[in-house]
Amino acid sequence: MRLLIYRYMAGRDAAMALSDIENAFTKVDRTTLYRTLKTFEEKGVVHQIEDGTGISKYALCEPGCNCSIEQDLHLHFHCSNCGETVCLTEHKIPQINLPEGYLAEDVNLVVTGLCEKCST
Amino acid sequence: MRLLIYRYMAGRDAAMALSDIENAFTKVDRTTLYRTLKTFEEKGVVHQIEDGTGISKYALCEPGCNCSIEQDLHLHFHCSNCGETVCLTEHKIPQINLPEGYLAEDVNLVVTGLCEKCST
DNA sequence: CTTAAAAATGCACTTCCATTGCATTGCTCA
DNA sequence: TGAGCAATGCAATGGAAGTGCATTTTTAAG
Ligand SMILES: [Mn+2]
Ligand SMILES: [Mn+2]
Ligand SMILES: [Zn+2]
Ligand SMILES: [Zn+2]
Repeated sequence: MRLLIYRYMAGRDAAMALSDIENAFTKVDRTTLYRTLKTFEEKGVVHQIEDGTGISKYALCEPGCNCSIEQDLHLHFHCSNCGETVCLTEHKIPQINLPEGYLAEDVNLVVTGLCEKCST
Repeated sequence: MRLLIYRYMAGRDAAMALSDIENAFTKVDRTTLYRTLKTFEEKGVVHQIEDGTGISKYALCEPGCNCSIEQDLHLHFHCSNCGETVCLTEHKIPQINLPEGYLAEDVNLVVTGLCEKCST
């Protein structure tokens, strides 16, 4: 099952909600997907994305990504038209300077707008 | 009621969830708070913050803020220890460059870590 | 002042997604 | 081969957001 889920995710280029995967595999239970994604995340296979919709999305990590150890540095784009959320892995989050006393552990940057498919 | 809610929010320096305000006013219904915050947001009195916890937070807008018209430019900090989310209104979100074809409408930048109270 | 319309509030209900307990099934390896 | 562990499925729970409708309160016209 994990292999099937992994292959499905590898074939998609946008981030997926749990329900997306659920619809692609009518025969598997939500719970299995939920726990599989949790395992994947712990093992650094996928990373969870909070795009502001309130629905967690998941995407495979790039080869060489070590987001299970340190922070995930690339930004995410959420299209307000088609609803898709994509990883812009080439676009790293710039250095943020914080006020005195603040200690950064993780940075999450989400740009909302129109994606390449919807902007024309 | 709106005045009471406004004053309560003005007295706090961290962003608040709906349940936070609910606990501060035991005599008011959740729905009233919900709709009040919605009205405040539409009128540009408060702005909603998605800090990645999945729970919407609200904070008063600064004088001169026009986030009801255009995007809210400052970043937000979420403390992983005390759970508080604060506006860093002096820290503007840097310019983000996107791939060809992408059109930005809004940017949300949340830094997670330890706040000034929790980092010592 | 009286009264009708509009706005605000409260209650109950729904929906949606995340999460967990527990029983069952499947797999691995001694 | 069988015991132990991992994976799966089912059912239930919980939390938060959102909505329909009745009631109360406010506003403003006459
Ligand atoms: Mn990503
Ligand atoms: Mn803010
Ligand atoms: Zn799109
Ligand atoms: Zn803190």
